[in-house]
Amino acid sequence: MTNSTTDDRRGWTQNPEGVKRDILAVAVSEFAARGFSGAKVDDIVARTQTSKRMIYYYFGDKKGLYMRALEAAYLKVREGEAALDLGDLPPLEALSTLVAFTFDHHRENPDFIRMVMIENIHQAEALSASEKIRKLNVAAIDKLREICERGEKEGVFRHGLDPIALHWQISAASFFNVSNRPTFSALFGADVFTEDGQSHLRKQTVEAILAIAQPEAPL
Amino acid sequence: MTNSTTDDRRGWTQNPEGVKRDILAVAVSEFAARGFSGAKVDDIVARTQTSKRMIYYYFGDKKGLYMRALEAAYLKVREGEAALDLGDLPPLEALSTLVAFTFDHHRENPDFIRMVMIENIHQAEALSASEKIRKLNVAAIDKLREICERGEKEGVFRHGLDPIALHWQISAASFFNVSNRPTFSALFGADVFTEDGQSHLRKQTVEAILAIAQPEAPL
DNA sequence: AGAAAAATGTTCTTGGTAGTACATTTGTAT
DNA sequence: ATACAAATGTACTACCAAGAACATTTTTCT
Repeated sequence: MTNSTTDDRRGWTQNPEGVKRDILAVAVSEFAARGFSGAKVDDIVARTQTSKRMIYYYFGDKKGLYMRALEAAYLKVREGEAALDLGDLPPLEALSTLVAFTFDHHRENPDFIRMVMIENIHQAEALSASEKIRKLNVAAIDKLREICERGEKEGVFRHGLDPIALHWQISAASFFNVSNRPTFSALFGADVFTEDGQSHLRKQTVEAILAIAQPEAPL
Repeated sequence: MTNSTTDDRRGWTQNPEGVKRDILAVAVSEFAARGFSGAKVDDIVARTQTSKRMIYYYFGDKKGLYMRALEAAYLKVREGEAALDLGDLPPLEALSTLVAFTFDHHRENPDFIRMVMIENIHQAEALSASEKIRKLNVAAIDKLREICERGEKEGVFRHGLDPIALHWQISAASFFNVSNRPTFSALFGADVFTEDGQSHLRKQTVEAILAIAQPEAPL
C-alpha cells in the first residue's frame, strides 16, 4: 500500500507525494496572489511543512514550480467542469445551464482566474509550453460544440454558429467578473458584486448568450 | 514662454516636464509589460534619456512611479473616449456605436488594459488611492447613463435598466478580448483574433448588448 | 554678479532573494 | 546487514535591484 493519496506526515516519515502536493497548493495560492515575480520562494516555503530544499529538489527552479502550479490550477478547474452533465437537456436549456454554471464556477475558483491573468501578463509563455494544459482544453470546448450542433440541427440555433466564438463570449463575462472585481468595484461601487447583483449579472449574461445563439428575431 | 509642452532636449538643457513625460511613457510600457515587481527601475531608466536619479527625484520611489504611470494610462484612454460624440443618435444606434467603439478602443490601448490587469492582481490598491482616477471614471459612465434614460423614455429599452451592469457587460467583452488574448489563442487558436474574427466578435457583442437592453421579445 | 534653488550626473550601499553545497536520515533491494 | 538510492535538513553564497550619498551644473531671482 502506498501513501500517495493520504496527506498525513506524522512525525518524521518520508512522504514525497505529500510534500509535492503541499508545495503545489501553497505555490498556486502565492503565485495567484502576487504574480510570478511578486511571489517569493521563501514565502511559499514558509507556508509549507517542508523546506526550500524540497522545492528545488522536486521542481528545479522557480519557473518549474510556477509551471506545475499552473497545471495544477487548470487540472482542478477542468475537473470541476467535467462534473457537469447536460447530456439529455435540450440545446437551449443545455446552453443556459452551461453559461450559468461557468459563471458560478469561475467565481468559485478565483485562484485559477488569477493564475490565468498572470499567465496573460506573461504572454502565456508557460501555458504554451504545457502539452498537458492544451489537451485539457480541447476537451473543455467539446461540450459546447456538441450543444451547438444539436441546436443547429433542431433549428433553435442559428446556422454557422462558431463554438469557439461562443466560448469566448461565455468566458469573457465569467472571467471578467472575477478578474476585474477589484478595479471595477473601486470605480463603480460593489453593488454588482453583492449576491443580488451577481444573480442579476448571471441572468443577464445567460440572456445575452442565448440571444446570439438563437436565430435573429425578425424586426 | 515655457517649454512645458515641447519635448526637445537638445544638447544639455534642463527640461523637467520633458523628463517626467519621458519617464512616465517608458514606465507605463514597462509596468504594462512586466507587472509591478517584474518591471525593474534600471530597465525603465535604460529606455529613457535620463538617469535613475531623476526617477527618485520626481516620483519618490517605485510605487510612486507606478501610481503616476497608472494615472497617465487612465488619463490617456479616457481622453480618447471623451472624443466620442453620440449626442444626437437615437438610443439604439447610440448604444451600438458605443459598444463597437469601446471594443475597438480597448484593442487600440493594450498597455492600458495590461495596467488594469496588473492593478487587479494587486487588489486595485493604487487605483483606490488615486482620487484623480476615480473622478475620471464617474464621467465615463455618464454617457451610458444618458443613453439608458433616453432609451427607456422612448420605450426602446427595458425598464429599470442598470447602466452600471450594462457597462460591466460592455467592459467584460472589450476587456477580455485584449487581456486574455495570449491564453485564449494558445488554447483555442488565433482565428478569433484575425481581422475577420474580430469583426465577427464585435458584431456579436453589439448584438448581445442590444438584446439585454431591449425589451424582451415575446415568446 | 552672486546667491539660492532646481535639476541632473555618478557612485555606493544595503537588503532581499534565487539558487547551491554539504550533511544526514529514511527507505529499499540484495 | 549492508549498500545504495531517495528524501530531507541546515547553512551558505552570489547577485540583483531599490534606493541613498555625494557632487555638479543650470536656471532664476535680486
